[in-house]
Amino acid sequence: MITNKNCIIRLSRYKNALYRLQALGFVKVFSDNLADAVGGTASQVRKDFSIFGISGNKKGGYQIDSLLEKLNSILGKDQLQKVIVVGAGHIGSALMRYRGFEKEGIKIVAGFDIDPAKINRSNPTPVLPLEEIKAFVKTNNIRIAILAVPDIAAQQAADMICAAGIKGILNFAPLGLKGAEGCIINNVNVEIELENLIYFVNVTEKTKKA
Amino acid sequence: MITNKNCIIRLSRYKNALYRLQALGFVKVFSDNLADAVGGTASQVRKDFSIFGISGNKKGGYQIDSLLEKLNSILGKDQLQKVIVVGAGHIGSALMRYRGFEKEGIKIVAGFDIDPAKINRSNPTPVLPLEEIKAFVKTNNIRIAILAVPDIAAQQAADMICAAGIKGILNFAPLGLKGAEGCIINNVNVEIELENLIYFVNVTEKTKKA
DNA sequence: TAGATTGTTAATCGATTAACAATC
DNA sequence: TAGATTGTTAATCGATTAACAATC
Repeated sequence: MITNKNCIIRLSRYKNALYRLQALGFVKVFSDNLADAVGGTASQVRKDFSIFGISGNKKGGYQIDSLLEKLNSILGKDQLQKVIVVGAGHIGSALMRYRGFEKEGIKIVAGFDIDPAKINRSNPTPVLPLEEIKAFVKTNNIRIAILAVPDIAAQQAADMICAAGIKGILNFAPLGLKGAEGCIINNVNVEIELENLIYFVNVTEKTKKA
Repeated sequence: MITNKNCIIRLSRYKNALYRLQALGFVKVFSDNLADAVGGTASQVRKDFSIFGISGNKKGGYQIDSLLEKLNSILGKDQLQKVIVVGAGHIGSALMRYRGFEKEGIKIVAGFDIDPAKINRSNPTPVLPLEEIKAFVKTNNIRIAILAVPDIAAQQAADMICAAGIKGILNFAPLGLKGAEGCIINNVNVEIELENLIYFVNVTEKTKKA
């Protein structure tokens, strides 16, 4: 199935919006409700659903609970996702301590660092030496890693992670990484996002003055 | 000028790649060098440049230093960008302690929190009470804020930040925020990025089996 | 039934890529 | 000069939006 990244991101947003609607007591939604909730169009909501064979009821909209089941299944949220963090610096530690992932079925099971001072096996989320990563990934069947090391170490760390058998990396280091064969890399670049925001703020100010 | 977000993100990547090339001793680049460095096409590099009136030398490529000057000017990097962080929890604190922004001309000048226990005026980056934000933004002429508060508080905090005169918000809270008039919001949603990665890893595994 | 909403097809829109004349 | 590279236009590609028949 050919799907683009934006489409899958919209599915995540639909899911999150549906949980909020459900919490408010709603049982069904129409495509235009959902479009409003995520800032899209009704056409696009129905189109996205039709790509994945999700159907509602003509005139009746969509049942929220069954819709959530289908979205969760598509997004792989019907099973707990175990994730490791590589790099136990400020960002890595913050992610390990962040409790919000658990309600999303994502559990950070361990951190890894090259610095012996950062190792801590008795933490709620243990921090282990980098050289144990391959064994850990294998025995615990981990597929996803979050990479949060300094930029200078990022490509090397990524190579090591790929070699350890990880299938997907969420990269926080501020440079685009090349993924090894069979490993997908998703770059989250805070500096570039900030630059982007600054650019559009500047443009808006300039056009306002003009 | 009509520009899309991806195009501006590419400009940031070109800039970063050019610094790396410069550090390696290069003085000029061709469009296909730069394309390789960022994982794009030579056509797109030249197209992006032509949108902003950046021209090189037929047969001679582009001078790296003058190219960097132009890109930096477009991206607003010819002046220091002062940024505040709202929410001094794990993520907010990690961002305040992160030193990588400075070499990019981005300086986090203060944090703000509603929790009195988090206040610390003598920090290298002081953490101030939320109620001081409006005065601080005004006297220091701040335009950009990073929002790193729990989801439940995010929309309210965003409204307050907008009211304080901030023009752009980089939002780390895991839900899409509605920006007030005259305030741009750029959402960075780590959970959704993780979900996205998981989806594509799953799809790849399934198609490999099939 | 009349009105409203889905599901899908066709039209539109915009971004990326290819092609190539200009030219160094 | 011959070869290589830019700058820009045209072609392609893909995603979004609009339209509307089906139907509850």
